[in-house]
Amino acid sequence: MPELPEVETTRRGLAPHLLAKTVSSVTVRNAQLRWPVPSELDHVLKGQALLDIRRRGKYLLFDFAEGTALWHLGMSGSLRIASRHQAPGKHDHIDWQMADGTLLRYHDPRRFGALLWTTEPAEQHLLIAGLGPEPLSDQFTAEYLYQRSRKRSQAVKPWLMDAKMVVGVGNIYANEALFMSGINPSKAAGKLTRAQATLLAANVKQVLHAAIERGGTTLRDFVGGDGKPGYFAQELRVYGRGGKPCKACMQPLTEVRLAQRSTVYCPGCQK
DNA sequence: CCCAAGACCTGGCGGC
DNA sequence: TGCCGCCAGGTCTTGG
Repeated sequence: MPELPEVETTRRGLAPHLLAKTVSSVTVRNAQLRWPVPSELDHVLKGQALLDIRRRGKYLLFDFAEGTALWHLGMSGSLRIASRHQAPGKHDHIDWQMADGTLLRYHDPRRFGALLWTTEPAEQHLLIAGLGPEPLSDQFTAEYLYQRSRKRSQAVKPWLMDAKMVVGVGNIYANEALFMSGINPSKAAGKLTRAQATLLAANVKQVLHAAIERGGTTLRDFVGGDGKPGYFAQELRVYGRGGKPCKACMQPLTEVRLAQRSTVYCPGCQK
């Protein structure tokens, strides 16, 4: 479900409801996510105040005095503030009950998400330490993208989606950024010209920024932490539009599979 | 080291 | 209406 804009939208939606509040109980109805949810979580979090909610790539980091809960939403996960009186649904696997009555509820039909606990600094956790730079930070520059792409024979689209290169760019925004840059998704990353690398870095930033401003992309049932859908779907130029006319040249968009992911591009506009 | 494919899991959709 | 195959916002793991 979520790429960086949807995770960031979730973070911003949840923060005002949860910051500085104390956890009174954690209920895990189904611990079988990508990795088992630690059984000690209720014991560990009970009575602790939530100090901050940060994001690193597509991970949400819930900081407490004694450690950090790492939460990844996988493909179909969502976090929202729910009513205490609302009975949990079939795929509502986890609740955090806060002492003031606020309820945080995790919903994830496919269970590719993860909730883990670490007492080391989150940046040092195995899943976080090897991540590439944040795309919206000053670390992610045209020069960085260009240098990293040298000698890479991999198609630029799956390369762009590799979190070791840059975090947060998933299938939707990879398709969009490549269209905006006029780059064919199958082109070898190492064959990017300097000018193309410059365009691509700028467009990755632009599309992610614009999507965050719209509250993310709602395709099926994504809602941010405040329960509102995202409005970026209406601005997608290629994702989900295979066979439909290119918005720039009216030629039909081509759909192919690259690294087992649906890839849509305009053969006229993207070289 | 690099890259492609497989794996995890449920539900919705189109086609017959 | 029912069944079947395919597809879906991610990413760790395996194998060539």
